[in-house]
Amino acid sequence: MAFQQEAVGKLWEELGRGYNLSAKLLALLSQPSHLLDSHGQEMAVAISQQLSQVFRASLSMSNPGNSGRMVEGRATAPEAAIMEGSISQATPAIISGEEVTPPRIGKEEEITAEPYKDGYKWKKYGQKNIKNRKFARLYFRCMHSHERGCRAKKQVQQQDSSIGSPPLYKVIYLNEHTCHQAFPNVNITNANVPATSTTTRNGADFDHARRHLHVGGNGELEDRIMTSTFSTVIGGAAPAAPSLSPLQSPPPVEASPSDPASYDTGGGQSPSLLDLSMCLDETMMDEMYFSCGSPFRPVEAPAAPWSLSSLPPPPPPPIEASSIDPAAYMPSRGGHSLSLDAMTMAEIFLWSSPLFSPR
DNA sequence: AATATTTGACCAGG
DNA sequence: CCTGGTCAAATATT
Repeated sequence: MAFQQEAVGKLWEELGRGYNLSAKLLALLSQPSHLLDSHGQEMAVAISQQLSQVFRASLSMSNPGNSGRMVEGRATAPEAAIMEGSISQATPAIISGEEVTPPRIGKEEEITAEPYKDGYKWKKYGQKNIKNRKFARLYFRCMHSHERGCRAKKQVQQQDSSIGSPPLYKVIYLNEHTCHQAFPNVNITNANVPATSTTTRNGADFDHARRHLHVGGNGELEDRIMTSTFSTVIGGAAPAAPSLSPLQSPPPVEASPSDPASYDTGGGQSPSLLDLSMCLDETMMDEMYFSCGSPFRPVEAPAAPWSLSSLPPPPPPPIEASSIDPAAYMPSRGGHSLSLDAMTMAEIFLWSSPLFSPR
């Protein structure tokens, strides 16, 4: 059914957002502790909060009973497609307001720290100082507004309250994209940010923070996290869905990665989520992105130095309806240790689980 | 030179 | 008349 495919696509988009946030958080936490100043700590908290919302929204979407909650008439930007779940906490009034009033065609609002990373290319056409606002409002239209007649627009307004760090922006999407061209957004280091217009003259510069966070610089971080995210979903959180079928029949597990050490999983004793996903070769993953509409590429996770001891003990696995036993990938407190990637993603998943009610 | 961005002017709605 | 949204010439960048 088309609607179901759309829902699955939105779920993937939400997970993609989680991927980006995970990458940032991992990069931040991978810094030597003495480099993680209060700014960095605040940012980590903000990112983790967003990540929590992402997983909450993803879990909500993965529940068939919630599928009807997808907002219709929303902007179709990849990130905008999942905004309801993400923003419901931040701006309930906005959401509730739109639900009780006749929906304006293709209008959606979002509070985000990343107003420019939504998978579409935008052209800035104006900037206006708004009364009683410290920061100017920026006006963008779809890059294809002319040659394809796409009427999609967005406005970006830095929140006055976000003068501290990290800055937050209200993004208002107007009109649907009719160009139907999402651009692969492969790089958390700003692949498609519209040049200088993204760093306002007002000094709000999340890109700066992103540069600060960027570690390695070779994309491995993103790839690893994406791989782990995919695997987490496949292994535990995601119900069977038609468009996910390519993932549900991966090559045999015994066809393990040729060199496990090359993506250091911290020991690699038990089968990790990463091991599983590594069965998907690059070609398959490429096909997946485009068939599923995901703008994100898979990557590997770096060895990270942090301790998981401060995290709360995991609740029971929320879902077991999968050909892959999620319990096998849950953090093992007593016995053998789990690979870092699998543990990290499992922890993140479990962290958000109080928001999720097992069926 | 081509393309992208900036920014003051213009316009419409309230 | 004020405000927000858009236009388009000037300027900057590649």
